[in-house]
Amino acid sequence: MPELPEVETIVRTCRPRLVGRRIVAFHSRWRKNVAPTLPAARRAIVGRRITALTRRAKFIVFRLDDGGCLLVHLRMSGRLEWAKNGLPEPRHVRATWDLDDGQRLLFCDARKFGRILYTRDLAAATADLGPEPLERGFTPAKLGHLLQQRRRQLKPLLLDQSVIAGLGNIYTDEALFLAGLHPTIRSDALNETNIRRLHQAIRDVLRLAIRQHGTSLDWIYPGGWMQERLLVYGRAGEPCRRCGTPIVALRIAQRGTHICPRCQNGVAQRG
DNA sequence: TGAATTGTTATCGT
DNA sequence: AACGATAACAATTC
Repeated sequence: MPELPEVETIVRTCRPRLVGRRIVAFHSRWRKNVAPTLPAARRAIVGRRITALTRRAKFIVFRLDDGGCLLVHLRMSGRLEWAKNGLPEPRHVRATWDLDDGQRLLFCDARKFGRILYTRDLAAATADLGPEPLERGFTPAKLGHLLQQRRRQLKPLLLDQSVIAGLGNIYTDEALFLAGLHPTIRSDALNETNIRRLHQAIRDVLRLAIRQHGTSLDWIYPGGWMQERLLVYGRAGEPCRRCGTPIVALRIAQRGTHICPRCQNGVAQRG
């Protein structure tokens, strides 16, 4: 559930408390989700200093002072929290990091789908991720190329992390609405105007969501207020904010999908 | 109780 | 063979 804006928010929030700190202990109560293995990861990171905290796609990247990297993927229900003195531990703690200043970082994950991965080679570990949609190199021409290379339905293609990195179900639905495009349009059917609009829509919705610190979703992700600004996601039956037509819920590629049937009427767009 | 939830990967079909 | 669609899976909440 945490997508690019939520992960970016977490990274920005945790960065000042993590960068410069040394890891003095690492434990996991769910060794299955630690790669390559829990003992190997512990050996590699304990004693190392964190030199930077960054994001790649939906991965949180701890850069360490010996060149190694620890990647954390939250998947559906993962969270990072700080242990608080005197308070009971939160539920579903799966892993913990103790730092040299006494802080303890917790990885909580009700559904245990999250992953922790140690690697010495960040480039190799992230080799099959597509471009970052907010980086300079992500131009309309680049997006057009990615779309026209394939003949897939638009929504599954946008969700594919090897095509574009960081979009999930919420922001894909929002971007398609903003661009006025139906999620099942074939990717190679878009004209230049469609592509330009989709490019703008993806960047606009991600930047807005980051400004809002992400979308708070029941017990999964707290803290953001983008849910107030969503135009289609989770609004089935409610009136489209643009035209008043009730938002419709569909199932596309096994994913809950939300559209305005009037505003997202296919390829032929005015302008 | 079972439906819903999502990113990734394995598998099936064209 | 390569690609795209689909199924399966992880495990929990409500």
